[in-house]
Amino acid sequence: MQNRNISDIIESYLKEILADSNQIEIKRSEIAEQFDVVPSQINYVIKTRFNIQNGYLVESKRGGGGYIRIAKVNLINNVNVIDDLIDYIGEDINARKGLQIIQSLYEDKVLTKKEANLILAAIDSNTLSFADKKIEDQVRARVLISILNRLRCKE
Amino acid sequence: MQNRNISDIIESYLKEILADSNQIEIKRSEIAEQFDVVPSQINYVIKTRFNIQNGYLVESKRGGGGYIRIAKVNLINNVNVIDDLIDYIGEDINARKGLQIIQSLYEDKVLTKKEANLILAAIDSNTLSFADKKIEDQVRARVLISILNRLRCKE
DNA sequence: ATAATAAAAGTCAATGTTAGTCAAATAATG
DNA sequence: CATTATTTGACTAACATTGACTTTTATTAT
Repeated sequence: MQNRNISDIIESYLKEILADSNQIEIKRSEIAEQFDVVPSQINYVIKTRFNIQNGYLVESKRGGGGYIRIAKVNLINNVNVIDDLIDYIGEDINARKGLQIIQSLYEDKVLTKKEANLILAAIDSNTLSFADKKIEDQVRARVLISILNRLRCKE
Repeated sequence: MQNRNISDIIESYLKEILADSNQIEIKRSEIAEQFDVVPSQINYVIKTRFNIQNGYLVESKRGGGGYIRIAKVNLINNVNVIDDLIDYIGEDINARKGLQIIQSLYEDKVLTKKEANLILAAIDSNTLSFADKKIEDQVRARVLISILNRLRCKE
């Protein structure tokens, strides 16, 4: 455990709390002050160590009474499938291939029929039509990847 | 959940009352005094938390015996509300308002938690970020409208 | 009835309080 | 040395609070 920089220390501090209560709410400025770092370093720690790949969901609110909430979520068993699909999608994907992905997730019972239909409504080519088809495919890729990442956590 | 701001507290106070009787009538000045805020803060709370996208209708009357009436509308047995929501969305909608819509659909059991989360992933501002924020809000509007229209048809 | 006054609620802009972004500087690693 | 990770801070965006001013409605006085 040598060689620990301040980001690592903040990370383990937060994870220690999360071990008890699987959700915490922090004030960015308080944590920053506690560890004597600039507030934006907290964002760095969260971005690099508390993302969905690691099984954490993060929400926040600005303004008076603002907070950052970090929740530990359980990941589904076959995370690899999700990773593979995200790799397959890459930077852009057309409507036909997008449909195939959702269809196969439905067949594998990862999605219900209604869930699949809602997603299809979102990534449909009428919905996402742009002047530039390249852009359309890029947006579809981002939407699909975001949805797939959400599918990592079981309810 | 600690250290919330006063607007959140007023919000939950009103929602608590609304849980019993699905309509309430308040005197702005009374509520303001009760929570020791300026009266216009009540307008702020209503504007940000009790809009149609949250599933609430608000009426009011000024002058002596004036009041603000807040009514909860149930989205599940009110197809017209879908139309209202689509009108409300219009050409573009920002992420916060989009989230409110999905949240109220979840609260009214039109969507399951998983369905709501998948949609939120799709319309999240990170997912739909463009160079031009105007475009982002337009795409979000198209996606949401497409999903709402899909919700019209019973499974 | 009409006008004046009082009693509500509405609007809006200024200010305050948070968190987010981004890129430059620095440190660590291979 | 090159690359990646961390640290820092200036700037931005979002949300909340406040108060002066406006509008609407009801009541009272003439």
